[in-house]
Amino acid sequence: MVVAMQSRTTAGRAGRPRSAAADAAILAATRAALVELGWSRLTLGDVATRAGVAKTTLYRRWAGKNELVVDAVAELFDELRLPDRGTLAADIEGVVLQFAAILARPEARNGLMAVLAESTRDEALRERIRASIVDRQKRLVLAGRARAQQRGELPPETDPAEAARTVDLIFDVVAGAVVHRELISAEPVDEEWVRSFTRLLLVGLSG
Amino acid sequence: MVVAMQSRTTAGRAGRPRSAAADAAILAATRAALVELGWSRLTLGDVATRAGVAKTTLYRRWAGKNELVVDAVAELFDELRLPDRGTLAADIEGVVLQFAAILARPEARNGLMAVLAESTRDEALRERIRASIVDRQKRLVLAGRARAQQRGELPPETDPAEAARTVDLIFDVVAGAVVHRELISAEPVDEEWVRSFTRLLLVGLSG
Amino acid sequence: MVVAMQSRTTAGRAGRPRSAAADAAILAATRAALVELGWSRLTLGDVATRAGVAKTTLYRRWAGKNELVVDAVAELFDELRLPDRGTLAADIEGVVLQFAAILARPEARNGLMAVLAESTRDEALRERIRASIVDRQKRLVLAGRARAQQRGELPPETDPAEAARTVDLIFDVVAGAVVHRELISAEPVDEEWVRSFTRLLLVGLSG
Amino acid sequence: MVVAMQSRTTAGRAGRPRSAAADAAILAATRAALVELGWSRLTLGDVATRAGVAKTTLYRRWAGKNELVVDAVAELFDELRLPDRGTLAADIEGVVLQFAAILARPEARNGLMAVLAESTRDEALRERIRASIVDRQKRLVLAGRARAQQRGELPPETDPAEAARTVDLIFDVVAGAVVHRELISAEPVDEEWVRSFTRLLLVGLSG
DNA sequence: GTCTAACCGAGACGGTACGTCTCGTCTTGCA
DNA sequence: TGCAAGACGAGACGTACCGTCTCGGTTAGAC
Repeated sequence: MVVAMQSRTTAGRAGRPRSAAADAAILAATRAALVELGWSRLTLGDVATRAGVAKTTLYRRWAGKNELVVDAVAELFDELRLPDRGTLAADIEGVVLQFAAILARPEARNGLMAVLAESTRDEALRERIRASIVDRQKRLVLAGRARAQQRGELPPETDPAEAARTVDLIFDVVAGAVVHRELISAEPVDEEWVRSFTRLLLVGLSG
Repeated sequence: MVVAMQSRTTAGRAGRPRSAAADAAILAATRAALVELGWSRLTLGDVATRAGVAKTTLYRRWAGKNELVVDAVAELFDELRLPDRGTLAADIEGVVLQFAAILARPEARNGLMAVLAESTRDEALRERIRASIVDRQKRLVLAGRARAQQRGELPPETDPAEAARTVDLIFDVVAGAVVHRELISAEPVDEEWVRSFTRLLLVGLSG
Repeated sequence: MVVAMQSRTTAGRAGRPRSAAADAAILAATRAALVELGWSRLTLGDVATRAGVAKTTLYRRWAGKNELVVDAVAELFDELRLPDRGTLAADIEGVVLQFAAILARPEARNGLMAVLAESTRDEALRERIRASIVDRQKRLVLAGRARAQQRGELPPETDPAEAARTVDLIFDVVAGAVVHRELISAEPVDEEWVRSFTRLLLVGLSG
Repeated sequence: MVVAMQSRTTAGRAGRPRSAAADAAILAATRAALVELGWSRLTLGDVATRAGVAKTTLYRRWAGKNELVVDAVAELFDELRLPDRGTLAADIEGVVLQFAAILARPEARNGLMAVLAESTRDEALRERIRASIVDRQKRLVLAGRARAQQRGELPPETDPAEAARTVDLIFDVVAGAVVHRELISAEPVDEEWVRSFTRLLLVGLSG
């Protein structure tokens, strides 16, 4: 994703013909640096160089390393889709496998875990992460439940507050278990494990 | 505690022996610095100063910041005990609440998350974390199951391989969910949540 | 003065130019530190602090302590002037006394002797010293001879190679004797000694 | 050789006596390290290792690097002998060439220049150098004059004070010129140069 | 033939300075 | 006027030696 030096020809004037391209180049360079170096070795000067951009330009747009990495990682998780595989269990298995696949990419695991770690001391950063990454994916839980209700696999909810609590619980259990399995236990999130986990989850929820 | 760099057991004869007090002072200083500064602002020079120790002494015993923080944090999790509250559900609730209480301490959350983030690029570090922190706590799952079997709440396992897989699954689900709830969702792990979660887990396992 | 690391003449276009004031401040701070601390206790960090400059700025311009001290000391010897006292003997006495006066300054003696000592193992450093300090002062011998020839005190040279060898011999004898007297024997280079030495030199050369 | 720290005469009664072999090994190791590393890179720990001795042993006998190097170098100059070549001029040429030969050895030039440089800030060190190295060689000037007087080349001195001043002057001129030629100008002290220099000296002294 | 004091090696200790690296800011000159 | 280039003050990095201080283990002379 090399950008740098061509937009000059088309744009006649001074101003900011590069500005739009620079954003994409910087985020791509950030992900590339995460892959090669990890978070702690990643430097903003290096990202600027990779992006063909001056450090000044980078600091004009992001307050620091954390904010930059959050934006660079957030784009990755928007790829998640809820497949229609016919049953709730199959839908869950599909989305869990997708999630695991993204977490298997070094730019995702390095970047995500690092900013989560930083966020334990930085409330604003935690909010940014929740807004940009975490809460945005609760759409998948909601969509899955709606589809299961249409299929008649789940009854319509009666108590909205209880339903919201259940969404949160599911989200913590699913995301937490996959992250723990993959990043901490460092065991594969393969089809067998996903089947066991999904059975536990669905049986547990039916109780 | 996990021994710092190499054992040098009692056999290391010649020369002045390493100060045992220094180890404890350094680990305590590390935890204090984690509370005040977090992981990324923590510097080894500062830790050494707090511990009343020379920087060289610190580097003689730990290879770097990550290894030091792992040892400093590992001690915290050894406080976990499996209470005997009469039923399996109550036992689980008790240990989950203890786990959440440790994770609520800044030195634990900052330190643990940071080294987990670093470990995504450092296989040796991940092994160190597993050996010092994670796997060491599987003892709680094993003890809980044994006690429940004594009480007759759970049947004795028949297939050992299947039993081991179940232990791992439980561990990923429990630790993952609590960590996600507390550190990522930033919602309280209170008695109500713990009750909901424990019900989900036990019902799920009974399926 | 000798340019620090590389010319970077005016052609070095892009980027913020190096501060000219910093160079002067650093060299002055170096001399001050030589006076207070001597060469072996002088640290580049301390020089940077005295100069109100970051250590990096200093390392950007000089490769190390030796090169810095050479430049700092070289400026001192450019103060030497050949006075016109009417006779060759008086001219020599005048310039020897000036030379001795400079060597009496701690920043000159400390700095000069130390870099000379270092230069015994570092050919590049020796060349730098010769170019910056030693050979540059041979101008005094040449000027003195020319003036004496104008006055008729010395005949015009006939063999240029022989004349060059004589310049070198004079230079080694004068500079060597003064340095040895002042820095090694630690005896004063006063008017009486200078008169004795000049007589020896001039009589010796007439032979 | 000069005794290391203080005499500890023979009166030091009880306890194990110091190893005499260690002294010799340390001084030899010091010279070897001077050859390989020069003064500034020479470390006492390395000298101790080379000598097969503990650092403690070394510090028990010398106060520091400077004192150690002075002793190590002093031994080298005691090799100087005044040859009897028949005439004063030939005697001087012989001893100057010997002196130049010693100064050509790296351990001598490195060590000597470095401690001289250090001595510009350390009066005690300068005295130690004068006592151990410099003044000890004035014996050569005295012996040369005595022999020349015996031969009738020089008249017996009449004024003892004047004679002493002349010895000092000669010593400064000879040692200074040779050191400057060899170590600063970095030109060879060969027979031709020595002849020119000796003529200058003897003619100058006859005036 | 023990004592016993001073020696010895090894190596850890609290320090200091090293030279490098990255930070985030601040000039410059070019277009 | 916006941007690349890059110098700037600041400060942590991990390493190398410093000179001191335990350690356990030899010596050799005095008793």
